[in-house]
Amino acid sequence: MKHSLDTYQLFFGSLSNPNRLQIINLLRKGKRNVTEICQDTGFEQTMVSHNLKRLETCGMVFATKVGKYKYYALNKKTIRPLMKMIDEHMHEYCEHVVHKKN
Amino acid sequence: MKHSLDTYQLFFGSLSNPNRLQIINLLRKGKRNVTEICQDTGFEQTMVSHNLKRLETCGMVFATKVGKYKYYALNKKTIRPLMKMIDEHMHEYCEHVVHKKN
DNA sequence: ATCTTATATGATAGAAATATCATATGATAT
DNA sequence: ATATCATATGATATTTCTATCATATAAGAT
Repeated sequence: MKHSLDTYQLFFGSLSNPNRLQIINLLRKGKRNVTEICQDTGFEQTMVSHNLKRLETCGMVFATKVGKYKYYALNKKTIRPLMKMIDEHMHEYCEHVVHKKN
Repeated sequence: MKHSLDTYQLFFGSLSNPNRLQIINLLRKGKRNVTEICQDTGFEQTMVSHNLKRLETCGMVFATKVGKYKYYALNKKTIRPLMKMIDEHMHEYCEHVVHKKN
């Protein structure tokens, strides 16, 4: 581990929230602005903005402003192979697991 | 994403706790039983057991019982490349980040 | 200039995760 | 057989995270 525990905690914590995961999953289909993300997910605007900010902080999404719209794109370079790795891990070790809330 | 949001949440949530991260980091050096983990980290026994259970549920560590001792080993096949990937990501995108609690 | 639309920010109540406490189980030693 | 050591489990107070609310900023549109 090259970085501080805090940094790993921030990174993994960003991926341990179902709403953020849904946003990530949506952005795999392509760029979206905040309003579009709200429409596609059914989430509230402020919640989406808060969560996008956290994802951006972690370098998981990139933002580009176009007029009054702000488009968010997934960092595919990281997220794609990460998810692939996790999926393979789960297939091998977690297929049986049922997630009870903590 | 091939699995349920709940499963990803469980997986990433397991890695977003500083005590579990420290345990993982310790186990990179080799197998340890619970008492040894407590000694090496300074953590309480019950807390360590609870956290080891969660890591085991996620397939991040494997346990083998030897008499009254239970040895925990890291799932290096997953954790090593995972951490390598995250370290590279952080080096590229998060070098500036300072983690304020939430 | 003012209104509307798009997005962001700060504060906080409520929800969820965590460490700790009390106790249980299981293994070995005496 | 019982005392001790190693580990696990269940309950809960406390800490931490989250969604929501109220409001701000900024860009078009009228």
